[in-house]
Amino acid sequence: MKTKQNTLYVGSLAKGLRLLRAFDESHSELSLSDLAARSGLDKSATQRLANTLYIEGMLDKDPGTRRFRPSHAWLEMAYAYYWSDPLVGQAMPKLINLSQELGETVNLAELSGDHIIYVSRLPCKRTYFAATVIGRRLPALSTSAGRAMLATFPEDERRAAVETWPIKPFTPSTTLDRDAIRANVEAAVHDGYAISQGQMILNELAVATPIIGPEGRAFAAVQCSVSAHTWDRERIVAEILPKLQDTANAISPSFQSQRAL
Amino acid sequence: MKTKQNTLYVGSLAKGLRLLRAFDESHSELSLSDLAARSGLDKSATQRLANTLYIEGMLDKDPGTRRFRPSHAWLEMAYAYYWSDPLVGQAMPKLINLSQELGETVNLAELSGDHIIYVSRLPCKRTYFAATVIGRRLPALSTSAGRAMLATFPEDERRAAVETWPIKPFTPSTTLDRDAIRANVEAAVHDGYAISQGQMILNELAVATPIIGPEGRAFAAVQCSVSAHTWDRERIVAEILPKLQDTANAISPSFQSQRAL
DNA sequence: CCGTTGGTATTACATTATGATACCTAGTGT
DNA sequence: ACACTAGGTATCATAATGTAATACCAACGG
Repeated sequence: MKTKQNTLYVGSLAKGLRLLRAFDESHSELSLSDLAARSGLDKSATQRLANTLYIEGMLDKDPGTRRFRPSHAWLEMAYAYYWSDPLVGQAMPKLINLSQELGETVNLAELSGDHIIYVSRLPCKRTYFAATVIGRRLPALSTSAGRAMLATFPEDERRAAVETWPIKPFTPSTTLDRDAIRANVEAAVHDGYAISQGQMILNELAVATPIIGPEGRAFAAVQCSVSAHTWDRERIVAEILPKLQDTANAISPSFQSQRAL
Repeated sequence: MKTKQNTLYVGSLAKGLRLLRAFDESHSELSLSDLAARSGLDKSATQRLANTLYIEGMLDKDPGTRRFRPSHAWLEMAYAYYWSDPLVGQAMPKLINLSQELGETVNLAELSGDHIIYVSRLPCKRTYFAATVIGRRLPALSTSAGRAMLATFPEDERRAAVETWPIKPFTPSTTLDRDAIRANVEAAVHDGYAISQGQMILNELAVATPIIGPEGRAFAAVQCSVSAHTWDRERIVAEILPKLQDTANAISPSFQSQRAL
């Protein structure tokens, strides 16, 4: 198998990464054969590579079950990431303030291709686990944060994105109709913020305001999610939105005249 | 160079990991030559491996400066890690409650060899950046969390650890005297919690209570850090400690009769 | 007890990674 | 403008390295 006929491409390394990527939210503990199956590598290769990752401390191995698991090194990588991302350092103190003022869950999301990724999360209320954990990647079109960002793009790009970016149903009420998404995005163009409902989980309301980077394009967003049982759109706009916008606006200036991420 | 004369060890993969590890809090953006220097690999190897990591999306490359940076994939790895760690899922909702009740920063730390690593952080007050970011690894002896955990170990292990585990000065007031550390640990044995002051940053007070695993050994701790300007030990014990202990005790049961991490 | 499944170890082979070298581009100082 | 340097990119002959087949071993289940 040749992923690339390129002398600047080290296949063994790439294969090792395949193994790392075999772990996800529904595959958190894998045996050697699981790894082989999920990575598409043969038994021998899997054995050698997994063993290497183990020796190097990238995988933990349960001595009883002999199954592999992500090691603490995976968290250290997140730590290193944070220092390299100029946004987080700027934003963190302001996000903390915001979450304390609102008493509701506040998130920081970045655009990552046609997805968003949660970079920082400050949960205030009990929610489902996935909503409390950083690093979650979601289709941009299905999130208020993604739509708020998209709304800062020129019209043709917006159109193209709404047509082509991926969507995936998470709840029965996830919007799969691209026209509806377009409407939501265009509303965000007008309003400067996006609200979405029940996209990732039922009875969840989310508001997001964009963080504007160079050339007026958003590359991140501040987002707040609340329960639809205790909140409605009107109250969100009245009580949450102003502070959310202040926060996003306070973060943006540092990135106005800087190079893209 | 042979790191191991072992056919189950894939050198190229290990070298690739060296490159990843070249990034840390003070080296967040590295050029090709930086990478070569920090990883100890020659120019060619660095070139090939870095290029592979770039193609595979593990590194971002600034088109202007040609410097490499950790990509969003590093955060996704943290996400995968979280699903594999049985502790976090159990603890998260309880930690959120705790942080809301206290209105102060709450952390969850795990033991990682002779260090602790922050697995979850819920900042409530403005602090320095490093205190808000998960994945930070610190010498166990220099943290209240580490000492609280150590205090659950049998006496001979405690002694050995206090003698041999690494210490490093972070502030002028970081305790470097192992006798003083032993005293603190032994106090924690008696009290069931540990308090430390100014270890990582000046004017910081930290309390920690252990999360007990199988065989009565702690493998994690709940920790709370507050400013010494507004708090003293007495008030901490009176107002913070009870709730902290409740939280740790509420988390522990699920791990009493389970295999070690 | 035997068959199956999954993990571990060994080996002969050639594919693959290697590292020296040469090339190219951008920045610096005179 | 020039030469000079530093840093990034590309090429290639060589053998070292990773490969995949196979055999071995332990645990589990009927």
